[in-house]
Amino acid sequence: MTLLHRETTVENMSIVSPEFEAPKKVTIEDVARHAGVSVATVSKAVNRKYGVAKATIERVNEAVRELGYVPSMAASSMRNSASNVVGILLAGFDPFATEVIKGISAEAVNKDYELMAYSAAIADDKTVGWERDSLIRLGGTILDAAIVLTPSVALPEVAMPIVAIDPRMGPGGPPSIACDSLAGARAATQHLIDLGHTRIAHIRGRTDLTSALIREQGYCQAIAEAGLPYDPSMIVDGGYRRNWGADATRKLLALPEPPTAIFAANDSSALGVMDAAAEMGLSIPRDLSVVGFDDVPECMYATPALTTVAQPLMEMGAQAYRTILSMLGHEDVENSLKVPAELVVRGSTAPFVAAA
Amino acid sequence: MTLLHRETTVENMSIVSPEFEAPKKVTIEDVARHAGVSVATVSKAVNRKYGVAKATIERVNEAVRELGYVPSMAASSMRNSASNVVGILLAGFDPFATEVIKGISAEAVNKDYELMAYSAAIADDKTVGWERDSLIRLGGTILDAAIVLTPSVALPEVAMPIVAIDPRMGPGGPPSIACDSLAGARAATQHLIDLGHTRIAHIRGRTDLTSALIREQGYCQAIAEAGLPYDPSMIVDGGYRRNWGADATRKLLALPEPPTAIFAANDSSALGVMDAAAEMGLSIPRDLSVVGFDDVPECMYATPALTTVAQPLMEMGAQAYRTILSMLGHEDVENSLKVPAELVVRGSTAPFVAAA
DNA sequence: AAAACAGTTGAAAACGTTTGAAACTGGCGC
DNA sequence: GCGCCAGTTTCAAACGTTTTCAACTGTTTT
Repeated sequence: MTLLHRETTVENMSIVSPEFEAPKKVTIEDVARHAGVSVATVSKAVNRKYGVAKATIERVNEAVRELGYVPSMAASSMRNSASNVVGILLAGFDPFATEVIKGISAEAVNKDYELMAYSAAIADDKTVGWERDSLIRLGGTILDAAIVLTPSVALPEVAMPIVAIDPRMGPGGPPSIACDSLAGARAATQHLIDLGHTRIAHIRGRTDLTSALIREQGYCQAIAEAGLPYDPSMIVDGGYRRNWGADATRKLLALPEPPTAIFAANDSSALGVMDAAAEMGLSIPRDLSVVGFDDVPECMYATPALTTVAQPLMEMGAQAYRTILSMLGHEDVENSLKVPAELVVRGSTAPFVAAA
Repeated sequence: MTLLHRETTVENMSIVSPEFEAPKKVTIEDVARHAGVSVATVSKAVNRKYGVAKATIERVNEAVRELGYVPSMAASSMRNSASNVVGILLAGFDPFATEVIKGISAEAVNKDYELMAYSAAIADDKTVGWERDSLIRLGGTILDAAIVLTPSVALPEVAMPIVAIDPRMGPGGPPSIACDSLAGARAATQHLIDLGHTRIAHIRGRTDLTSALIREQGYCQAIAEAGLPYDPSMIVDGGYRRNWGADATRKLLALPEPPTAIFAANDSSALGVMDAAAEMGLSIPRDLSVVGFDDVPECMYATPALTTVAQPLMEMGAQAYRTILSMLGHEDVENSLKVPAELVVRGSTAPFVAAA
């Protein structure tokens, strides 16, 4: 069972392969000729339509197998103007997106539509509005519908159903799924207040997303209702990004009166807070309490585990898929669906103790 | 600047939207009619072909803008049997894939081909061979070429260029890019040996991937060459997955003579080792040294930072894209390209000290 | 004035598929 | 023999493009 004596090594793999030449593409016509029937019959046979004799189907299938025929998606989707593919558009492969996708996939199994995750594969940030371009380009041709994750721009009117998850605010726009960010943010802030903290900072999210604005709003409300003073220097940008969160933290902790607790608008930036704290020799939660938002799996792996506001990400994905299906079936759908958010207390928050 | 007095709340967004109805699709014919020219002229105008008068181009562009015309990808790619899209097929959105994609995107900017990342969006593991199905389905119709990440099955012969990153071993198959796993694994194991460890365990990777087998081979070689005894119980499966890695670790540490160092076949399972160690109250690297493989960004965020073997993931992605371009240009390409792997020593490894 | 020409434009074929309607089978009852 | 039927199969049109080639301009050359 051991590999100690394995003969094959990686060394002998470096051979130059001949120039690539495409195997000739086999069309429905080839199959028809090979099976001795018309193309129409082949089409009906492979699409399991009624009105084809058992024996014929058998013969066609054999020809298909023998020739390795695969229907051209382009051709068939052109003919029916339907591709039976639902696209998932995402900006990046972050944990948030991954969780949502898991939820969508779970819901989509055994349904009539194939699923495709699509990213413009943009490395840098200079290409804004790629969702709009992609949507237009793919819409109605290779996609029958799309679920867009955290779109940064107003989505265009396209000839297919669209659902947005955590969308940019604005009038009109597609149906959307979002969690109750206001209640969640208030609960997070209140949790820190209950622990006795009075200097509580907030690290903002992506300011182009409604969710981020609402979370900031929730933070402000909780602070105000507790009668704590409002201090603009306690609010800094974090862009939902880990390293931005770390930068923001360094700025906050350099203040003359640094905060003793931080509520970050999402988990990534909260993890950035922990990075920066570790780097500065601060212990969490002894020296600094941190709360995040989203509850991505990473929260559990952090040391200490991150207190956060849990969004039901998988459920949101599933809900988005159900909504898409309704729209494809020409049913009425909720314009905006809100799912609950729930505070999950873990190890990154502790009662305030007077500093050294 | 504060949001304290923001009027808009999330509450007023829940309205039922009317049943979805598709905006009529605008075709090239609509544009032609609107601009008072023929469809042929429109096509030439939008594709910036020679032989169209300046004024006509202007008129067509105006019509295009006015009507919001977008060429149907399906139709045009059917006509020229080329879509100018290179697909990236990946199993999941793990850090490994993300890094490689970054490399591909960086290389692909300003090239003639658009990039698309596809995942079958499968949540569970029961669907093996999805790469094969996707490849066949997409090949030659909406994809001109594909880069496949860690394919688990033999890739089919399809009518387009394919490059595999970290592929399954076997004769034939597409050109592939992989790092020198043998040297990397030997270096990792040797590092632990140099630190004085004698009971060194190995957590295997996905046994369907060549890379995992070669890393195991490298481990075995280093152990043998150091004259250390070969102990089968020191090799357990980890499947390249974090929680499997944790499970494997629990098993290893429950042995009568547990290892004092672990070389995991990739970073995810190495992080799993750290999870399990933390859970059992062991301190890394004092009680247990850990080495991973890949050098995904997470390594830096772990506490302590993970010692690992760095693969040039982005460079591998870039290389894959360059290879694809060569193949599309009908040039000869290397059948198998190997890039170097390099040990990066961080905080998760320390000299062996006799246990308590 | 005819011919050649460069610059534009348009008609039509082709890409591979699906589908509604038409045409072909025997078999049956009249 | 005729009409009718259900069960099959094929014809041909359509989907939205791109591209070849012919046709049409107006201008210049012979």
